[in-house]
Amino acid sequence: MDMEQMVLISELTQGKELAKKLRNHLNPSSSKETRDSLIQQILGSYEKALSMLNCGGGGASSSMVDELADQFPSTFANISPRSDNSDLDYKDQCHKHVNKKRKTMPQWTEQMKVCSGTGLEGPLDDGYCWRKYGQKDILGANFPRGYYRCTHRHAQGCLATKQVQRSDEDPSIFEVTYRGRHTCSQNSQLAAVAVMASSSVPPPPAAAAALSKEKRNHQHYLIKQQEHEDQNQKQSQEVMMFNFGSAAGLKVKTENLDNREDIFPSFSFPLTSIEADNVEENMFIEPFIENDFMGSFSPKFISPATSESNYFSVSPSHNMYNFGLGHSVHTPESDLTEIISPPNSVTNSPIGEGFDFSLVKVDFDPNFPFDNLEFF
DNA sequence: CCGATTTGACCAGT
DNA sequence: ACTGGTCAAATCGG
Repeated sequence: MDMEQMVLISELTQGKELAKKLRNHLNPSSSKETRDSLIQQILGSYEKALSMLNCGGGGASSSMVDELADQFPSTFANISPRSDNSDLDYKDQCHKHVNKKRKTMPQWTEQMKVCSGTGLEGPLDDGYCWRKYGQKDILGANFPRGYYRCTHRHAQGCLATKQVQRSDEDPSIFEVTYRGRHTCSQNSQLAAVAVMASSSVPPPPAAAAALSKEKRNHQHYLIKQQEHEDQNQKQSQEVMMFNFGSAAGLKVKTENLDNREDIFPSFSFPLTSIEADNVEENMFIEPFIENDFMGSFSPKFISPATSESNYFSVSPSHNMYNFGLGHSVHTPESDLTEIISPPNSVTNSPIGEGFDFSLVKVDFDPNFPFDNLEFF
């Protein structure tokens, strides 16, 4: 099998699996948003496959091959042209490749204002699991810069990274620069929320509250990805303000939006209620978002009034994997940088396994136990 | 024991 | 040579 076929098959199979998921969401209890999201993913996969067939006599572009090789290095190890170069050791190859990718990766910056002492200094996270891989003193900056990559980098080849830089002027502000898109199946966490929303049994309040925050930030993250997809916003600089009450704000500006090649995941969660212009009264918007998403949940589960101090300090993994257990975890942090990206341990939770599979990975593993994935 | 973090070393770009 | 970004061994911690 050559590279082109591999790329094509991965896209087509992903489309197929997404269609399966969609089929499981055809029942009335599934939210329209979930179905729309799946449809969008399916269309994205097939569009990508079709565009490959149309480009240059049907060959996969090198960038696409590179992208997949990045996502599934083990799969491509034997066929990548890079593996022929015996002069370069593994590290060299990685570095060269990383640098090449770096230029084409999407990038945007968010400024997160975190006020301590209000009980809201928890992680203003984006719903993804990050792992710190470095810290560096930056010239002219009073605070070191933290480097984070997606926890699923190795497991699923997700290339998303972020950098967290504490502001000199206002130490309560953290500038978070995201690079690359998430290709990992953490996306399916949102589907899990949707499934939960469609359930007849509401989650315990703590879990609902935790999910509320999680989903909101994840949704915000996806807004930024959606912006990248929108070529009309090329070269634009915009600012969004999220005010979590009066305690914390999240300012977002996008940069470097001219990456045509950046194919954001076809996945895109419906952003029905959020508009960049009217999120200032987030205290009031949040329940609307929540209702949009959580469907039949009572507002008491999601009202900011019910927020405990741990509302903002629950790590995503705990949110997502433990909601069924009816408890949340408070993780007091002293280092604000850590608060932005708390340690995550996406381990062997039974629910986690259900969520944690990669569609394409499954494609290359015929023995994957699909029967256990009735979640979808 | 295993996964996450820390931190000095290494590398590429300028 | 300097700087920012990443690697990877050592360490931490649940």
